[in-house]
Amino acid sequence: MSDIDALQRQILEARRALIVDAATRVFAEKGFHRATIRDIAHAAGIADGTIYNYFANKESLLSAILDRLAQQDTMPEISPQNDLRAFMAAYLRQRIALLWPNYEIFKAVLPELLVNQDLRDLYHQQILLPGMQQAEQFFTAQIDAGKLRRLDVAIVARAISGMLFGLFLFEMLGDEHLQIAWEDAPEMLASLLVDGLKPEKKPRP
Amino acid sequence: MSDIDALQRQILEARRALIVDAATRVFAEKGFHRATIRDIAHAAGIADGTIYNYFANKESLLSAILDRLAQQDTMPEISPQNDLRAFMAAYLRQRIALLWPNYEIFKAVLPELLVNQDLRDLYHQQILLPGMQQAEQFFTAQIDAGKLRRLDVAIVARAISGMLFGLFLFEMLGDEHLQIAWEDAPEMLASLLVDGLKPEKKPRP
Amino acid sequence: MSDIDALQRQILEARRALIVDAATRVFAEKGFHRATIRDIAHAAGIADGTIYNYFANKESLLSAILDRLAQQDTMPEISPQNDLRAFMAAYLRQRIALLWPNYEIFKAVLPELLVNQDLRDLYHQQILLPGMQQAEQFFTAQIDAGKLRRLDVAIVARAISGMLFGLFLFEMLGDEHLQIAWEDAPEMLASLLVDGLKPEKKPRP
Amino acid sequence: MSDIDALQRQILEARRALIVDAATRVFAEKGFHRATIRDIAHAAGIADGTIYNYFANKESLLSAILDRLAQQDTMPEISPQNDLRAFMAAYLRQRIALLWPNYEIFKAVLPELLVNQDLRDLYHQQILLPGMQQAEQFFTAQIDAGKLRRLDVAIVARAISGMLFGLFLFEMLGDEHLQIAWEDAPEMLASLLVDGLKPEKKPRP
DNA sequence: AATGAATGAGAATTCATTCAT
DNA sequence: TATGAATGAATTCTCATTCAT
Repeated sequence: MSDIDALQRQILEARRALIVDAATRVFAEKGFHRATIRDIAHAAGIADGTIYNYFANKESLLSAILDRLAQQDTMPEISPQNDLRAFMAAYLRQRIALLWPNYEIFKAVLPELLVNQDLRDLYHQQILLPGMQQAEQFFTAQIDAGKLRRLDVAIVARAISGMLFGLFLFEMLGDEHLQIAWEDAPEMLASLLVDGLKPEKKPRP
Repeated sequence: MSDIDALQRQILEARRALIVDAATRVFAEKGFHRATIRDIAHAAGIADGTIYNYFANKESLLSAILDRLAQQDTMPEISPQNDLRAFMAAYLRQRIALLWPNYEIFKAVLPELLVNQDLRDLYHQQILLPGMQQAEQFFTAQIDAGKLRRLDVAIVARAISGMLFGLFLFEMLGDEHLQIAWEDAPEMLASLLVDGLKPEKKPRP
Repeated sequence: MSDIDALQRQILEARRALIVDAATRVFAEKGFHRATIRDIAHAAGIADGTIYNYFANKESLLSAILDRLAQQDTMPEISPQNDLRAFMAAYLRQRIALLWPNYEIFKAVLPELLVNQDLRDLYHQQILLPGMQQAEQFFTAQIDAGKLRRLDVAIVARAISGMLFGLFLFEMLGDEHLQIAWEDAPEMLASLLVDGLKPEKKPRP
Repeated sequence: MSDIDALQRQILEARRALIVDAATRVFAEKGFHRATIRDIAHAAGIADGTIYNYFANKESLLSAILDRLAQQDTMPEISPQNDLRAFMAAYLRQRIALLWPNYEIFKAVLPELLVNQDLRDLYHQQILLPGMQQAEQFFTAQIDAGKLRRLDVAIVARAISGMLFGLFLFEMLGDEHLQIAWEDAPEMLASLLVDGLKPEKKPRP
């Protein structure tokens, strides 16, 4: 009996995931408001009404998308390296690797986040804050290890994360320059972040 | 006669501006779709139908908001300074000064930008690209003057602009840390951008 | 003074006529409901509000058009002729000559006539009935003169008038056949009406 | 399974017909533009929105009404008769029998036909032209059989059809005379059409 | 649990009419 | 008297949600 229940539960879980997939795609394409329940049901290959067996309403589809994002967005381990620049590049590459596959999700969720307080709190508590705290701890450890300059880690964490997010936004908005250079971005940004903009000191003759 | 006409035109122009003001506020608060024409009319203190004497439809209200943004978003002159860090701080402070007062406008427009191709093209052509080109020229000049390291200016421009935009977005999303530290941000970010994250070399004894 | 008043009145009368002209054209083209007061004002080269100095509302524009029709639609004299067929052809030609120039007016007014009781009564009293009575008298006189067969004149009058009206309607509805043959129609119809459809008797050898 | 589907389809078909019925009635009474979707929904005993599950928009309700008309408007067979007058009376009676039950439909559709090009084309192609061609063939056959005088069948067909239509229109416009005599009309009109208006030759003594 | 037709509240938009200038 | 901007009632249509099957 419990086997059947478990199987049953898995099937339901799978269908739920199917709906969230479809919702993510449709929201990303049309935006939350222009996307209709019918659109999503079509995309999921089910009937309109079925969605309401899995979700209370249209809005809770967004929450489900956010939840899924929260599950994925955990800072990965980076093996410590001696070279700060290589290390930072690896860090950025991982952040990008995290952001990129969720491109659609962000596109789907961001607009509503700006407007919907409940959703915003959810995002803030479940994703933004944990991510930032992780990053802050990470940078603090680096500073303590003498590998980073002593700076306000809260701001630094947000500045770096924000830089990626901002670039990501330009991409979303259709800026062509980034579509090309994205692959090389981590190294360049690492170089920028580690060494700064100032010209290199020339060695004395 | 022409005096009266001119006066009349000014009155109409003022009312038009009034409507754009109201639309900006309401869009920022509720988002484009949740904001109704009635909301905007109420906020502007006029009748629903009056809006359609000034704008073809709800969407063209957004375009008008974007147009206004485009008029304001011109890079100001920065008096050249010897100290690179102070210079960059001034630069950032000006970018922020440009972004901040338009906080509501961005909040109103951004969500639709992500979803509406026409609007996105408009934004891209009228605001993003000009701004970036201005910044690129600026950085190129700095490099030529030997004040900046030789880096891909397109990426650098986008990275810095994106960093501000990303921080701005965190702010919008309700991150408390930034609400406090915003005033000191330019110096800190300038320091980060100019000197980089790497620890300062200790002078040899 | 009375000269000035008279002049003034003539100017007003002329402008009134101008508006009715415009309304006729616009109603004919777009139909009563799709035509807007603004359309008519544009067509008349005046401001929207001015129309209301001459007409109580949109509907009374239709009444004015009908009134004008009533003034024109009087049965002309037909010089009696010996040949019945030629006579009937002349009669039909005159009815057609009356209908054709008012093509636009009919097109403008007919749809509303079918739906608007007040307008229908107006039309019935001022145009249809007088015209029919005139025709009935006319046919009665012809019968008394032995020129027509003894038939129910009410029906005959309506049948003939209706035939023209029906052909006219086909024309309005875009039937191509009639657009060509209209010029020759009176003779043919006269022949049909006078001699009937039955084959001619062949004279005995 | 397919039984249930078929049943379901029949129910939907019936409801669709219900809506077309209601629309016909309401359009006939108020005219296309004054009739609101709400009116029609009320008349059909359903909710406003339900109409849009069956029809794309208000206009396509008209098309559906026209379609229905097109299905009904086929010329019936008339058993050949020796007496031309009786034959024509039978023909007219059948045309009338076709027109009368669709009185409401015509009243509903005619006004828009005059104004709406798309609808007019639809009517022209699906109803007017087929009907006329059928009539033309019919008359041509009669002529070939020596039963009719040699006349332009295109015009004759339109003249007779138009006569009925014109009389029909007078009826719609509220002419009382016809409301009474309609029953006897076929014989009288047949007599008029077959023998013409000219007085009968008196047999010589 | 799945379906999809029915529902009706709500939104954008139109436009006849009014009225201050 | 002419104007044309302002008005807001009315209309079409959409779509999230419900619920009988």
